[in-house]
This record gives sequence, C-alpha cells and structure tokens, in this order.
Amino acid sequence: METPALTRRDRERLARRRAILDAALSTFAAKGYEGATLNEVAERAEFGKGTLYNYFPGGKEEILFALFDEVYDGVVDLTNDYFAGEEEGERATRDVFRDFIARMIGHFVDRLPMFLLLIKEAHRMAFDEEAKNVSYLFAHRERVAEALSKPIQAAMDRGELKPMDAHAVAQLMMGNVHGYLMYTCPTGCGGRASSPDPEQGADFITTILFDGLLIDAQ
Amino acid sequence: METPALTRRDRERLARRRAILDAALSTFAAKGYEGATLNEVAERAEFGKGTLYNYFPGGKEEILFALFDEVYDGVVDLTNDYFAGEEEGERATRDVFRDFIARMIGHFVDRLPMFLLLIKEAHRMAFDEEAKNVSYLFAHRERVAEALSKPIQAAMDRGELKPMDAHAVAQLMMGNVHGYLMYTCPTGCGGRASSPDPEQGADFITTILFDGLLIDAQ
DNA sequence: GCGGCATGTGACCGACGGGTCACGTTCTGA
DNA sequence: TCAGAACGTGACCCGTCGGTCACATGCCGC
Repeated sequence: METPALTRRDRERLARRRAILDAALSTFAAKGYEGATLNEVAERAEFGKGTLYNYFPGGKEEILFALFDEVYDGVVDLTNDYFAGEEEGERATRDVFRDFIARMIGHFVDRLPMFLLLIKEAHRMAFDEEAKNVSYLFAHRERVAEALSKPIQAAMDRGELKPMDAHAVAQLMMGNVHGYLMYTCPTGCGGRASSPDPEQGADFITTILFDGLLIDAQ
Repeated sequence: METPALTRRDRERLARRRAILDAALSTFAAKGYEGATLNEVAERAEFGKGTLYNYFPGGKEEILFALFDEVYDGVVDLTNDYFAGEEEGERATRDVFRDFIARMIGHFVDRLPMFLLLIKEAHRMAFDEEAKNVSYLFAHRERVAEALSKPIQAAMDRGELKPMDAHAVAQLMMGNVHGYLMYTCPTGCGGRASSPDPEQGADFITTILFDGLLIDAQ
C-alpha cells in the first residue's frame, strides 16, 4: 500500500504544495482573501514569496481556487459516499437525513478554517462582477446541490416526503447547515455561549425541517 | 408638513450626504467593499474625492458603517412595525409569519443593492480579526434577532408553536429568507431561471418550517 | 569533481488607492 | 459691497502588495 507511481521528488513536491495550501487556508480564513498578503502566506509555509510561484504560477488567485476545489470536492464526496452506503428503506428517511446533517456539520467543524474561508469569500465571489468567478463557483455549488437532491428526490418519489422542488429543498438544507454553524461558531459572532455540536445541530434542523417535510407528520 | 427645524443649508447637506451613501451603496454592492475605490464612489456621486471627507471624516470605513446602520435599522423597524400591527389571536399564527416572511423578502427585493452589500461584506466582517467590527455587527444582528424572537416566543407561550429556543428559531428564519434570496437572485448565481418572488418564497419557507413548527401539524 | 537542471530566495518594480491639503469658488450676514 | 466662513476639488503623497528576476544553493548523472 505504497504510492508507487511517485518518485521521492514528486512526493516532496506534493508535500510542499500541500504546505502552501495549508498556510494559505489559515491566512485567508483569518484575514480574508484580499486582506491576506502573499508574504504572510509564504512566511507561514516557511518559504520565500517567490517559491509560491513555482507551485502556483497563477499567483494568489490560483491558490484560492485550488482551495475551493478541495473543499467542494470534499463535500460532494461526503454526500455521495454517505448515501451510497444507505440501503434504501432500511432506516426511516428522517433518520437517514438527520444523520447526514450531523455528518455534514461535523465535517465543517473538523475543518473550521475551510468553513470560515467559504463564508468569507464564496458569497462575495458568487455575486461580484467577474463572470469567470461567478460561473466557476456556481458550477461547484451545483455539484453539491445535485448530489444532495438525488436522495431527496428519491424519497419524494417513494412518497415519504412532500413533493416539492428537490433542488430547492437541497439548497435550503445546505443553507440551514450553514446557518447553524454561523449561529454557533465560536469565532466571531460575539459572546454566543454554545459551540457547534453536530448531534444537537442535526436534531434542531431536522425537527424543524422534517417534521414539516414528512407527509405523515403527526 | 414641512421639515421646519432644518435650514435650507442643512437640508442640502443632508441631501448630499444621502447622494454619497447611495453612490457608495451601489459601488460597494457591485465591486465589494475592498474592491470599490473612493474615486468611483465620488464619481458616481458627482463629487470630488476630497468632498467625501467633508461628510465622512472617517473615510471609507465610516461610509460602510453608515450603510450598515441604515440597513439594520430598516429591518428592525420592519419587524417591529409588522408585529405591532398584528392583533393577537386575530389571524392564524402560521399566516402571520407567512406574511411577515413575504414582507421581509419583498423588503430586500426592493433593496437589492443593499442585500448584495450585506451578503458580500457582513459575513466577512463578522468573522474577521478586527474585534471592533465583530462586536459592531454582532450588536446589529442581535437587534434583529431580538425583535423577531419576541413574537416567536409569544406564540410558543400561547402553545401554538413547539417550545424551542426562540432566539435560535428567529435566526433560522432569517437565514432561510437569506437563503431563498441567494437561491433566486438574478445577479450572480449563474443562469438560474426563477427570480425572487416574495409570495412564492414565503409559501416555500413557511411550508417547510411551520408545518413542522406548528404543534398541530396534520 | 563537474556541468546543468530544478528549486529557493528576497530585493526590487510598478500600479494602485486611501487619505491630505492648498487653492479656488460660493454662500452668508452685516 | 465685502470679509470670512463653508464648501468643493483633484493633484499629490506615500504605504502597501502582487508579481518578477537575477542569483544562490543543492541535487543528479556521468
């Protein structure tokens, strides 16, 4: 179980690329994309500024996009993997989604800098004047919505959820995960007491969303 | 019904201040706070750059904060006015909140540049390293949540809504309005077909949230 | 050892933009 | 009519930062 196709040179190169991305992530998350300087990124990665351009010729923007690629890939994989492992009809639909939401919250709690980067920059980029960035981000977001709306649509088809626009429901569900994290995130947000708890957050969101979404709400 | 306490001088000064804020709003909304330049703001307001400093000695940041003051004041007023006009028990709780949500969506649809500014900058500021900005924005947000959680708590006390953390529910409701606008907003977001419709949005959100929130959900 | 390639480096460049200020113009009140 | 206050202006200043490049360092095959 080695990584045979890679020479030591290649592996080291990959590792240095990784270090730069990690340094950039924490810097961008703390200061915002525009507020962060490449000098600070280089310093955190323990490289000279020029070295960054050996790994990301496109400069600051290419680094940001590489980070976005990672975070969206992670969320799409999480979603597909989770629902691939669910045998249809084995558990109650409500429980399946409840646990998915808990998983999702946990995913971001484990990656708080990534989450911070996302809320700081993705929204801004998705609404700015650079058409290139808009469609780039939109495509990523669409992938997530697509992955999540498939099981939602399936549950609607089985008659377990109210028939609605599955895509819109998927977006709303994502939005509520995002909202819960915002609400409980210890960084920023002043002196809010609680800190994010995947189980509690999933119960909260599921209680509100699904006791309405489920047709047989009692 | 004049504005007697103000001299013409004062009125003109107010009007010019207003023009600067409007110019800044559309500029910030389009380019983002950091991406916008004071030259462009001045140009849109048809003033020289130096003039901005006669009206906002604090420079760029003071202008942004003045805009945030306005938008949050507007939302708090909308909320308080709406629920002040509701006679308790006169209409079904679900309908009261449904129409409130429609009003809220309409409010932002009518002020799309303001909404864009909010999603571009407020999130970023609320999580950045400047403690001053964090607590400033947090206080504003708290005012809105406070105003909205009062009627929610009242409905819970009357036994019409599930007893939950009213403050958290208020935040969730605000978040869903925000999410609906994001989802349907014609600017950015790629080629999404629909455009925001307060009535349809309110129905969508209310169906999901309240058919769960209401204790007698059928 | 040696030639050459890959890689790291940080001083430097150029543009950019927030903020200033000395000057010109307009308004006001006597 | 006039003195002086209020106001508008944009050229200019200056710090900042993304990006570049000439050079240094180390690593490889021979």
